[in-house]
Amino acid sequence: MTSDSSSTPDKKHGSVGFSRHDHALCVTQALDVAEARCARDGLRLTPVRRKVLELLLQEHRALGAYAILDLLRDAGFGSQPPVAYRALEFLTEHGFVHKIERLNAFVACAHPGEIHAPAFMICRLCDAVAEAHSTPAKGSLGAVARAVGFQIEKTVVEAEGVCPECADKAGA
Amino acid sequence: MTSDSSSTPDKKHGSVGFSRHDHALCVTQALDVAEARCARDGLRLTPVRRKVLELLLQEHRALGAYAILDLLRDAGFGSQPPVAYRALEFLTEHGFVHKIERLNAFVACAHPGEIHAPAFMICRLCDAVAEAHSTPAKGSLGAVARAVGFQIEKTVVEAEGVCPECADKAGA
DNA sequence: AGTCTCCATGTGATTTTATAACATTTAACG
DNA sequence: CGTTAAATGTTATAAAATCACATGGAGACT
Repeated sequence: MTSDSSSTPDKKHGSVGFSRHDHALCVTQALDVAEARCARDGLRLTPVRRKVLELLLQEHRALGAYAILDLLRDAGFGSQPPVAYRALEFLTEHGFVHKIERLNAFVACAHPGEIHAPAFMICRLCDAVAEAHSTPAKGSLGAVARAVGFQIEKTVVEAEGVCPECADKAGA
Repeated sequence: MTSDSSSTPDKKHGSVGFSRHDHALCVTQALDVAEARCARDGLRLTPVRRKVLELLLQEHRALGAYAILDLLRDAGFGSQPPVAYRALEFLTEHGFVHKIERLNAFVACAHPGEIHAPAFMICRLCDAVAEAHSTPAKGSLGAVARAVGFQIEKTVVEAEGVCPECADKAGA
């Protein structure tokens, strides 16, 4: 009973990374990768943590901490904010989930296991979020940082705009 | 009495954009630019708005809305959140101020008048913020966006790390 | 002048997001 | 087992942001 279908009745997730794919498989695989990585690195993918990751993978869009908390409650877990925030802290700390600062929300990582500086495209119409790789140190920012002696440790790169699907709908 | 020195007793702002300069002049000039631009474009740089911009220019670091609100109250303005948020909305909307999403805070724009996609370097030790130009559409993100048909309207680029001054202090 | 309208501000209350503090349980390790 | 560390549950509170509505002030028009 790890998969609570009540939260995703029969809603189509047409745009996932702005492209269609076998989502059930995608979720399963991502969870497997996470399990394997935790086993290897001695991390504990506890039920709450796993559930939060699963929820984010299923929705495949940015969810706020309180939205996640509601889903957790539906799934029988604790319903107080720290429950969600602690799971999210673990997941983000280890790269399974990213925080979208612009939205104060969270998405499952699209490239688990790979070391990467994520960049996001956020559709302001449907809130879909696609992850790409960024190369912050290579662009003009990296050049400026080196020039003034600023040591970059982490980058936030988020582009807001309109995804192809919404552009189609709006245009036609 | 537009300049309330009580909020900046005699604290040195050694790092401004991580480099020293004549700060009083810098503040005055930036305010002049803002005045001129508002006059030209029919915008109203009202007392609250001007004060908020002045405060951000003086501090020259990221201030949260409530920190600004405290300073506004000290200066005799209204002390309820909307007062600060509305002024900030005006200032950000017209490019005089930028929001640092990572910090839920605001900084005065370092390049007022120029059309630009800002990028920020945020020191996690002293909270100093330096603004640089980013070229989001030219890097790998821009390439991906074009490839999938995502229309970028606005970008958030924020690098977190250690500024040269703090690196010196920590190292030596 | 009057007064109409629009925009900005003042203010109180509320919503949303996030953390602090502490008790309790669970898992790991000797 | 017993000890310890980590994770969870729960209450409370802090921090960030918005809503709703009343008040005031500058221009435009007559």
